[in-house]
Amino acid sequence: MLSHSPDHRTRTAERRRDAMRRRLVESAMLVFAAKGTETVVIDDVIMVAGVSRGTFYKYFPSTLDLMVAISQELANELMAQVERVVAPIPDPVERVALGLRLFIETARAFPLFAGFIRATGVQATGPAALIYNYLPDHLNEGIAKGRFLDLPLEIHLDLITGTVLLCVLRQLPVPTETAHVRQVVASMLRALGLPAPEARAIADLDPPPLHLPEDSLLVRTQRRLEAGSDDTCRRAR
Amino acid sequence: MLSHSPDHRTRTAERRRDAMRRRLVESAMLVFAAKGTETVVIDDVIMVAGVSRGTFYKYFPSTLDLMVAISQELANELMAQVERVVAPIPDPVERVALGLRLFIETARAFPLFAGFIRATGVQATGPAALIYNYLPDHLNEGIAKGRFLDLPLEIHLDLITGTVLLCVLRQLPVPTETAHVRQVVASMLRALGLPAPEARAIADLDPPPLHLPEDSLLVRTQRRLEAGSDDTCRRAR
Amino acid sequence: MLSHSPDHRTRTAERRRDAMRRRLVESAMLVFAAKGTETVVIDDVIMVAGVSRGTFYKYFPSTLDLMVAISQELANELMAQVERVVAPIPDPVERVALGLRLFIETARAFPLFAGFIRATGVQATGPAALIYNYLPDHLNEGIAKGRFLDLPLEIHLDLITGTVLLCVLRQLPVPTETAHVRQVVASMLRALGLPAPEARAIADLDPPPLHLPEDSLLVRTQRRLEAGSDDTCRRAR
Amino acid sequence: MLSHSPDHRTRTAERRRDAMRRRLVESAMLVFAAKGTETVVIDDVIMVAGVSRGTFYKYFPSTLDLMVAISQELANELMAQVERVVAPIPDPVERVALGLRLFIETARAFPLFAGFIRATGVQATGPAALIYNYLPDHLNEGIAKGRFLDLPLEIHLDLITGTVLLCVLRQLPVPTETAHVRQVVASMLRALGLPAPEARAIADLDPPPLHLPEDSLLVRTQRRLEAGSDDTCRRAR
DNA sequence: GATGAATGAGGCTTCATTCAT
DNA sequence: CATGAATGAAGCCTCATTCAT
Repeated sequence: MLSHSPDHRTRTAERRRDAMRRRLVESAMLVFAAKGTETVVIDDVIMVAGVSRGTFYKYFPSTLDLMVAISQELANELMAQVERVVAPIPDPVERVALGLRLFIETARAFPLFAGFIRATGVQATGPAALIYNYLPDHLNEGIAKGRFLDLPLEIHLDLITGTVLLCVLRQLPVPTETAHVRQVVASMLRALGLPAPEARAIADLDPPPLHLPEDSLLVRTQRRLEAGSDDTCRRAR
Repeated sequence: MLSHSPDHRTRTAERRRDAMRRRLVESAMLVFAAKGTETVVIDDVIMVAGVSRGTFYKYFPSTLDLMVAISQELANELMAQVERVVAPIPDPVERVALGLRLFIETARAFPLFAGFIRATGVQATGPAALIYNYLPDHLNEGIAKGRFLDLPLEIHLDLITGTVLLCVLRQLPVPTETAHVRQVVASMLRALGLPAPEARAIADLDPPPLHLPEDSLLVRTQRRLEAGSDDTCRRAR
Repeated sequence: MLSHSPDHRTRTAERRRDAMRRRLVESAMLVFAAKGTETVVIDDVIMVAGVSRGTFYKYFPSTLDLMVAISQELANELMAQVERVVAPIPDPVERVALGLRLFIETARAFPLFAGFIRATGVQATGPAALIYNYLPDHLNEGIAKGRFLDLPLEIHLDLITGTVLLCVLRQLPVPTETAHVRQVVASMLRALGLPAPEARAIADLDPPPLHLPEDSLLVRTQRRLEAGSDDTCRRAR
Repeated sequence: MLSHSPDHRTRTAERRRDAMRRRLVESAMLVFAAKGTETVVIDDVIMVAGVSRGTFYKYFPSTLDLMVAISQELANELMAQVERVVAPIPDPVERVALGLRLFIETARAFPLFAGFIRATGVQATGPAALIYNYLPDHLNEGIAKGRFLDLPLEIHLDLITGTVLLCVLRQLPVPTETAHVRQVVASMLRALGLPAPEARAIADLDPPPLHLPEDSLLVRTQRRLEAGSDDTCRRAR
């Protein structure tokens, strides 16, 4: 039997497509880390990825699509992470607090992530939008249980989003202390309506250590960043 | 006496220079508000201002410089406004609350301002930086008097800056209700450590109506915006 | 075998790159000859070459680099030509005389060459510099054999370079008679120290006819000049 | 009698016009000296001259006219100088030799002059053209008297012009020895047909020291150059 | 008459995207 | 299929010249 089954062929091709897609997304992250969002993009990305221009366009119709792809990938990884931790927790307040902690912890552990947030800002497409998708249910539950003040959700959401954003930016160029993060989260909980002592107590509950899968975008990219910072930065200005 | 005194000539020339400078700043403001800071291009500004390329460079080396000029002008106008109102108030908490209200009210009354903030983001050069300059004294006084929680200032500042930022963005494309602003301010006061009822009461104190001088950048520009929105937006993407 | 070998592909690509490079060099030559070096502008070159702005920058960072490329190419062609003729000649005086004759003859036969020299002037990068590279050995030998006056080389070189330069300019807009060239060369030989009759005799030795290869820059460009002088000169001032 | 006579008024005005014209021409020379011909012109000239743009255009319709004005002024000064020296000399050969010596000596004494020649090249408008105007009569006389070879004048002229040009360029950035100049002139005389010993003897005749009037362009400019090289070069690049 | 602000054509350079090989 | 040469629109900046005051 000389030829593989068409099915197998298809599957192989698909796997290769995925690998290349990842490679491009990673490379874009690396470029982001090396330079500000402004300045060159495509040239750097394909150079870091080691592929041709044509190949790039095979995978992404435009640079914007690449940005979107990164955002989604990051959002997915983060959601998985957060859900894993908070799902079993009965108290909606703790769920909110731990979710925010995890978001900020990710930015602390992965400057790459913080940099991307900074570059993206508060866009509907960026990972910051995650907050608007993830929190409402928990907030509503907290409100229903009388733990949070019964205000329009957007009040709570804007405060949280804005605060988290600033807190993430604070992680650059060097991360803050854990104490700082706890205090910020406590502040948000007070804003949501919790009494100061309770806010403090819950904000001090540490989430389990981050555990992103080995093949997650952030982990892979961080690794490449540490490994060959030479190659990456060579052309990067 | 047939000829003008050199002094008079000089003064006339100076006045014209100033007029052109203002024209450019106004135009840039219009453009910045309509598009993102990053994407603004000299062509946009000179088209809106109706001047030549060369003229632009006589006054500003780059669009970035224009941006800085606008920021400073806006910051000055805003500070004058705020100081006028809060200076006589003895309670630091009220001073903080009213200051934030005025900031947000300005964004509500002048979509141009909100647009500019959106375009600028949380840059050290943008008017958002105002918060970092203006608040510390009042916050410290509030902390000293036991009204605010005694946390590192940056905790309070990040929360306020982030929240105000988001609240300003909410004013686009259409402003929110006053009630919304009051609630947001109340949330911030709670985060700062005030008990919910007090936070609410102080957040409900309305500031006197905005009163910007007729020749302020915001008033002039808003007027131009209403007048010839055609010209302005033609090229603006 | 359906697909070309990568080797073949590579070679094809390389050949195309070379072709484009040549096209640009030729076009620049046409433009340089038509206008002054100083005034040539990328637009002229790409218009004559019929390529895009971007393409130009792929190959040369500036028009100056093109100029250098042309100079080197011309210098190479000329050297090959001259060496072929003078190498077997035992008498250094004859070698000098014939070399100069060939240089000038080239300018006579190729107005393009004369134009380029005019445009270049006496730059270290221009083909006129050839004289400073090529002559010293022969002059020294002539001096050693007592045929030329024993003066500092630069005296001889400046005189020859200046004179040849002017003589080349004389070839524009229409070439001079051969007799003129012979007389100029004789003058130079007298300046070098030869007695008038001997100078005359040696200056009258005709070099063999020019023979540049078909694919030399001068031949190719001259051909293009004759073919489409319309296109070339359209924008040229 | 309150008003001056119209005649006096006119004369005063004329004198002022002349003064300004000179000021501009000097300034242009200074700028030439400070930078290469390329790069800015008008801005530098008016800055060095301390006048306004408008004033400049009152005096010279374009920059080209300024160049021409400088050339003519220099040519006039040089001619006056040379004529003063050679007029009384009976021997045409000596007249030629001394004239060339004076030309070159001027370039040695005034780097400004050499720089201008370099910038101008062999243009019909430049001072190098002087050679073509001044020499023919003397050469013809020399030929008639059997001192120079009876060749077409252009042969002699091209050789001399080219050689002098190169010799002038040699004076930059630092002047050569007098001996060098003598040898070059001797070479030219040999080329013209003089026997080597006689060429040498005549080339060694030193001209009287240069004596340009105090108010000549070169003297004034050189003085200003030495005086305030700071002001001149401040903006120069 | 002098001034210098305004002009705008003319050059330069970059980079996302296309497409023949 | 992958490639990378070619494209050209979109920015940027300069500077000779004009002209209202």
